[in-house]
Amino acid sequence: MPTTTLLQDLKARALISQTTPGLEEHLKQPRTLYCGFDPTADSLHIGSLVPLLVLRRFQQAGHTPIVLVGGATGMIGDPSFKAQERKLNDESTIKSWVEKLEKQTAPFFKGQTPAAKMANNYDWTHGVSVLQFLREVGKHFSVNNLIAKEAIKSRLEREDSGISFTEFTYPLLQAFDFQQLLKLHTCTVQVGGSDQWGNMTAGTELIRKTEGKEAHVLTLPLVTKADGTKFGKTESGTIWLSAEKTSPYAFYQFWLNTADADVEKFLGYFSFKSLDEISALVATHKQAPEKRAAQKALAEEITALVHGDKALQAAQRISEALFGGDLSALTESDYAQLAQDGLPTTRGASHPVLQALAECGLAQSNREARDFLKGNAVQVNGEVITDEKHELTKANAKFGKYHLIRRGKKNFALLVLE
RNA sequence: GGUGGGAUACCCAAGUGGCCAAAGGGGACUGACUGUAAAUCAGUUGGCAUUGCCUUCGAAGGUUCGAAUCCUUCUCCCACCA
Repeated sequence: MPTTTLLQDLKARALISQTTPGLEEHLKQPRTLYCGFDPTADSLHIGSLVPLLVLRRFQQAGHTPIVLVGGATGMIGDPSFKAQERKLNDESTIKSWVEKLEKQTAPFFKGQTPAAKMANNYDWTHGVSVLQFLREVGKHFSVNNLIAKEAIKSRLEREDSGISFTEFTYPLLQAFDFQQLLKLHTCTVQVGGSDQWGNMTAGTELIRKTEGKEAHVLTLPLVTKADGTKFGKTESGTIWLSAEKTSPYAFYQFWLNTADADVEKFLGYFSFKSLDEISALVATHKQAPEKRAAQKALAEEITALVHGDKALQAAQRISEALFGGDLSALTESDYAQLAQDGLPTTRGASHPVLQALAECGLAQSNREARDFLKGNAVQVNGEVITDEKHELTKANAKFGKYHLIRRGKKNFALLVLE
């Protein structure tokens, strides 16, 4: 780090929500830090990208990151700011999710120094007996204190829900993790979302009481959008990091569609470009917002980071073809490439549009397909189609086999006739 | 274990015998306008079929010409008491 410190940089990127006092001083030496990710699905989504990238920023600044996967905490469920108690997932499911998350997070830190470590809190919790846990960990927590925590307050005050003892225990488990990581890896810093503050400081307190050592936490802001809608969701659902769940093309499109009002903030959060580069980019963008230079740069960098250069190029090729202008300019090999690049593709026989829409997943039912047709929402190979009986045949296909179907402004599917 | 409250479509929430495929709001989708924006306006939002039909109001039975609505049993959730 040249003139600015890591913390100053993070601050300028608005990546700091809260820290424990003295963190800056503490980070003058290389430290080990961790962030936990609970297996609540078979993939992380882009909400987890912020902490993941912050770990990497620390790594670049010479600190050692530990990626903790919550094989144990995932079995309990974090109650923090949740309106309702959650259903428990079964053990084998959680186990398989843990493995997937480990595989998914590893590449973010590969080939860099200092080398990152992986951990699973199941390793040090599954052998601990209840009695042992209650005596060694539980004893250090005051219930009076716990129920005062903001994160669980809502659950205690609500009329229509409560909180089980299981979830109530969650902060203790997370505190235990921090303490164990300190013992095992001399980990002294924890990073997490701002909703984790209570859980994280539970750890620093436990460490102070049991080890007599200093430990620090840093919380990151919740990613919000200017229009107030939830970050990370689109019409087609959550944006996942897994290419199987969200195609690189959809992923690229997600970032490309970032609102003007958000793009500067998101560049700060997600991009590894320097702050100077970012402000230059934003200046260019403001000159000609319709070109969306900032969104393009953001989409490009993040897609490459998560899915790799090849996937990025494929996503760009599709985007260029679909939104670049004249669809009729596409060559036969362009169509073949679209299918290969990951545009949702269906193979089948000739159909009337109505069925084709349903088959390609552009409509959920014939009923809906009919509505779309009636509303001028459907285009096939660039032509608006309103007749539900319109046949998609080899004769009217592009190059004898391709039908590019579009529903609404940006939903595309390719039908390949066989 | 006891007492009381609750379960309605994606979510919140009305409806307490027919006029209910089910109000209202949110969300979402589509169209117009645009920059693959934002804001705004309009429309759609159980399924199948060109009139009409079929399945849905936690589950299963029952009463009735007719039930989301009444009865019985069951499941789950919540609060309070023990």
